[in-house]
Amino acid sequence: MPVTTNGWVEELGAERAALGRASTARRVADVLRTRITEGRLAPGTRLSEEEIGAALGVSRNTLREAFRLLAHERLLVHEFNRGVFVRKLEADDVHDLYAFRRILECGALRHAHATDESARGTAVDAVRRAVEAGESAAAAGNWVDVGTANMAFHQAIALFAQSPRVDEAMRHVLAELRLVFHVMAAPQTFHEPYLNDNRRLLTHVAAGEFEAAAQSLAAYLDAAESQLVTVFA
Amino acid sequence: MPVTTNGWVEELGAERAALGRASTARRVADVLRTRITEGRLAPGTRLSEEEIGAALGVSRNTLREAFRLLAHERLLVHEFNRGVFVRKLEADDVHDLYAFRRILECGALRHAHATDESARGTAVDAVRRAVEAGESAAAAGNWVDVGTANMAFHQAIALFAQSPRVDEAMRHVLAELRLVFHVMAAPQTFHEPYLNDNRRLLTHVAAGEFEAAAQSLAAYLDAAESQLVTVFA
DNA sequence: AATGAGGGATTGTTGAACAATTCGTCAATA
DNA sequence: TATTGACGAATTGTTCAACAATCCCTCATT
Repeated sequence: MPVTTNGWVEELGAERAALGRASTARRVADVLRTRITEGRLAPGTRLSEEEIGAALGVSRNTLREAFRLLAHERLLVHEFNRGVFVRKLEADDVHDLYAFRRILECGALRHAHATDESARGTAVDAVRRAVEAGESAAAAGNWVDVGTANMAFHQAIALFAQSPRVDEAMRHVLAELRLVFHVMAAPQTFHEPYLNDNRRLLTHVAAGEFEAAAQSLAAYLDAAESQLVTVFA
Repeated sequence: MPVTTNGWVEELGAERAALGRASTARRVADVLRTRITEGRLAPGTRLSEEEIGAALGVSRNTLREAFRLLAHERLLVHEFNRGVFVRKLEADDVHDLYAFRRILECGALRHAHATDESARGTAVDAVRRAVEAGESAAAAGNWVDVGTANMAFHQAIALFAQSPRVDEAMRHVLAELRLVFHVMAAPQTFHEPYLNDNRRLLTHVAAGEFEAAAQSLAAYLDAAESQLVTVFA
């Protein structure tokens, strides 16, 4: 065995993704994604291939590839021979998104008793960090950060499932929900009333009371959903 | 109101998908998908753009688009500057797939008490049909049909969630799992021992005992997972 | 008001071309 | 012998230009 492998080489595997070059299509998708999730691209807007391709300096083919990526994340809808549009959510979509969230998040919490101790600890830590970040942002009146902290909170809840697929599904769901937040009347303060619920859930999961946490979260999501569907009334 | 709308026009909406033309990329993806899920394309195989494009008579660009579709379904993996390969599942993948299934299927069952009666009825019917199809296929010794009936069974379980997203996630998970079935020693009879479990679950959901069904299904999935990971030992 | 025929604009798809990268081969070196 | 480095073939990444197919708006007709 050569002397070069002293054990630290294996750790490099974790950094593989860092140096992974991104395709142009992926980078294009990134800039469009942030524009969409930040609400700077109104739902229903049609995205012209020629126009955007020229603006970003990429060919139509590459741009179409980026469109496919975002369509798969349901941030764009692709209508054959008509073009791609920024996703516009209906009341049914919100209902389904919350149904999915209930299954994912409550399922993660109910699985928590079976996750190994170290992973459970990191999940609890992530939840705690999100709660504290939300509270301090609210104290500073920074409502945008309150929103992102709330997103981080629910993403942290999903960690209890200890499943990459649950993680990804959760990420996609939250990105989709952003499309609704921006069409609300007062998106700035939407998340603020849930800070108390988040804190309460934190005490539950920190104490290992996962079933109670799951039931509390289910009611929580019901309330949020019914508050959200009023946008479409 | 014009006399042309006698009510039957609304029913046409259901057939919209039938006449929906499919892009060539989607059709190419379809033919590749069946080849993969039927096990006629060994995991790890590299799919050459030029070769396959010539064989199917489509340009490289459209073929690449089809590759992206299948990569999103995790049936192919796309390595930058290296090409696309038929997905090869590891033991971790199987573990995660079953973790995801536990959350989806048990979550669907636990939601069943809240689904409206008509949807619950159709779900129970779908479960029953799958169970009976599996049993008659086993009686005829047709193991391939036993496998598809088992897939249909779990897809029917997902119906209790009454959520399109759960449906789609379930469909993707089952398609992925087919990649494992084909590398097993005896894939023909893998599903046969679960016929009794399916029948028992049917009696549970038919009687409205959803919590019992969920717990039974969890144990069921645990057993299947541990049986499946032995393939990688 | 409903129908039908242009016509412009946009998407769907192709083919070719070039740049960038991977991978195998082989010689040079210690 | 094992390692290094350079070379070259093959493949992918990306662009460009072109054409077919389709949508959608306009306008004339009835």
